[in-house]
Amino acid sequence: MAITLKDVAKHAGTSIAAASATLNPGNKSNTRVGDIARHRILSAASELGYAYNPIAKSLVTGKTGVIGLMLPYADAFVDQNPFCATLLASIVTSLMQKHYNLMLYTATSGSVTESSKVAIDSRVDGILLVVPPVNSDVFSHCDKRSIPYVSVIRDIDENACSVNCDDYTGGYMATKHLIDLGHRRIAHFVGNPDVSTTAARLEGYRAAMHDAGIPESDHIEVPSGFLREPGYQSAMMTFSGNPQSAPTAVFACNDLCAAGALQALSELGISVPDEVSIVGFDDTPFSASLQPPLTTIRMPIQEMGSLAVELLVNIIEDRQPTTRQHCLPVSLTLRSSTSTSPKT
Amino acid sequence: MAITLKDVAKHAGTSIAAASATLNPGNKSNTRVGDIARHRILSAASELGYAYNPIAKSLVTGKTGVIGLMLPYADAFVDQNPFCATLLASIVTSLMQKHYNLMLYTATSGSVTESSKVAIDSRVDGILLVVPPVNSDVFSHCDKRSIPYVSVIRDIDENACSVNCDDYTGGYMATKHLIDLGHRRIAHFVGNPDVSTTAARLEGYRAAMHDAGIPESDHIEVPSGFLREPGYQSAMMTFSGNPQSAPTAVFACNDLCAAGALQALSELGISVPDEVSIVGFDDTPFSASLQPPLTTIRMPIQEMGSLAVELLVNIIEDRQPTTRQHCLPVSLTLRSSTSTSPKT
DNA sequence: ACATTCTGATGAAACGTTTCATCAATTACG
DNA sequence: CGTAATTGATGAAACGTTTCATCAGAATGT
Repeated sequence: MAITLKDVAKHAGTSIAAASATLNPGNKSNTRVGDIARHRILSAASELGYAYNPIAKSLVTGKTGVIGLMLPYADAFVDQNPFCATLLASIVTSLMQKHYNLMLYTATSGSVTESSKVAIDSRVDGILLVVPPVNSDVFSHCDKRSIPYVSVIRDIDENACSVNCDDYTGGYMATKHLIDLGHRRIAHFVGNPDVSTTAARLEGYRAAMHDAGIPESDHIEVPSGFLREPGYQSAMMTFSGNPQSAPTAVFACNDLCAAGALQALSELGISVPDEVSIVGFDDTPFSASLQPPLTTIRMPIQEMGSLAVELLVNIIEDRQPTTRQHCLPVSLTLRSSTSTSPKT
Repeated sequence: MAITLKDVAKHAGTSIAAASATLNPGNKSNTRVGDIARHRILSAASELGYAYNPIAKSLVTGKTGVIGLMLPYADAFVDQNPFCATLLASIVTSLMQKHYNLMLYTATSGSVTESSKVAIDSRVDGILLVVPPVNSDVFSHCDKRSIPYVSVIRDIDENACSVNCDDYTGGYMATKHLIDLGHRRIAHFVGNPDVSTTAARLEGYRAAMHDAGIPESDHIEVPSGFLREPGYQSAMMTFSGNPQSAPTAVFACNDLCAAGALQALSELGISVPDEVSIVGFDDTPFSASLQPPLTTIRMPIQEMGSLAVELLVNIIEDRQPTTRQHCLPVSLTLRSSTSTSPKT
């Protein structure tokens, strides 16, 4: 049915090897082909409508030109967290520039490890693991198959490559910003406990509070989560009580959580930023659409995506990166959800 | 290096064919293998750490178990439009249930056709085209390679499979809703002209206006777009003039556009919904986070994704679908961005 | 003029599966 | 009991590339 190299070679009156060397990208063979032959092959190919078969190539070279991207939780993470879309866009764009294709894997809650193995077994050249709540099983599986991986937003062991942002400093900056505005009763809506990010941002919060001389007893750490709903719930819990003792500011674990909080406050008739200031974390495109536009810590999502791709491709192509653990800087994006404390 | 079927067979003292039939999923051969042999093969495989090679299988079967998803515009569409994330999540989830993998392709503006060909040439079993501003070139390319495709949110010709939602009725419902609230001066922020969706929603708007007896001269059609920025611009243009003649309601081409409009109105000090009502279109998770939460037309994005997958997989597996053109119903989601016209 | 290198070219062996055709031995059937 | 069907099993031919080893002849160097 399909036209193969053999057909082209026969039609051009040359050998298959010559046709292969002429038509196919990146041939490493020592096969040389002269001008006359080249032209005959080229025209034979276009005449017959030759379609190159990457599968066959992969079989012999052992490379697929595909990298796998493991995103957890299609339901919640991909669907609802704009951070994910931004990262994905950055990754797919970077990959295409480097002429790699992207295979996307997701797991619905629970089966992350299982799904990862599916990904690994489908013969990708490398794997990008994003915020993976995977156990070390997955990594040893990768190692066994000798598939290189880079993890994004998660520390693995010393040997693994990873790309993170400076969550600790981000948490510190967010909290410090609120302190500088005169706030003292500052709540932190803490993210999901299974992600390393959560601990780092929390540590930043604690350090900033500590450095400002606010005693630990006045820290307000509210268990929350990275989605809108937990942010809403936490805000409802925190602000529906006595307004005298309620915090005057919130550092939410991310923008989505902040969005939920924003809505809760609006429903409670509490004005942001006049009565309560809010800082988020992520700075995805939608954060500017919130009312009021959200002051937040900007994660360099684009850069993280392209750096992760860069690292992974380097490893795949046997250029070992000099730095294996990367931590990109964050910055404060000032918008309208924070202002000076009403008590000062 | 890697352990192959041959190794396993030798170690188990059986034939390769037996090992293949035992270890590999969906074998269609008539090769039978008895219990004793099966056990020996199984234990040999786990002992040696056999890793199945899908590439080799693909080469002989001609199937890859991969479908390609073509999303235009990684920069704007994927990054910023939550609709895209929701659809993607739905598609990837549905595909995994059907044991297909997802290869993701995007094009940065302009090279959509080129990127599509890359997708087609990488031997996927089928292609999902989402909102593709592609020319018919792409489809004939698919046909030439006899790769089935389903297009989402775009009408192709009669023969092609497509999944759309009822944009016309959505546009009608949105406008009718505003009319029912007593509005007469209703603007429509029109989407990008290159998408068929745009025309359908616009027609719905016109029909509803017409049915309400509002003369064409009073229609207010503002060229806008599907992103936040054009929504913002259009609102600024529309509402910065004389408030007497300004519309009292807006039907935005989608939620992102509505979000931009919302922000513009907030900056202009115009209250929503007290002074101006706004209806969006899409109803992605983030639409409820807006202030005020957005009244919008709900697209059944999840269902569209899973239906598209269902159709494509059916075609791939030679079960021709009975209905080829699908148009899913939309509905009105009432939130807080609309209220009765201030003039009534 | 002879040895060496270079150029153009080719055949064939991989790559790791699936699956067809074949076969012996066993079981079922009338 | 003879024939037919079933079971368990195997060897080998694909699938469409890449690439190694080889070779003839031309160009180059001494």
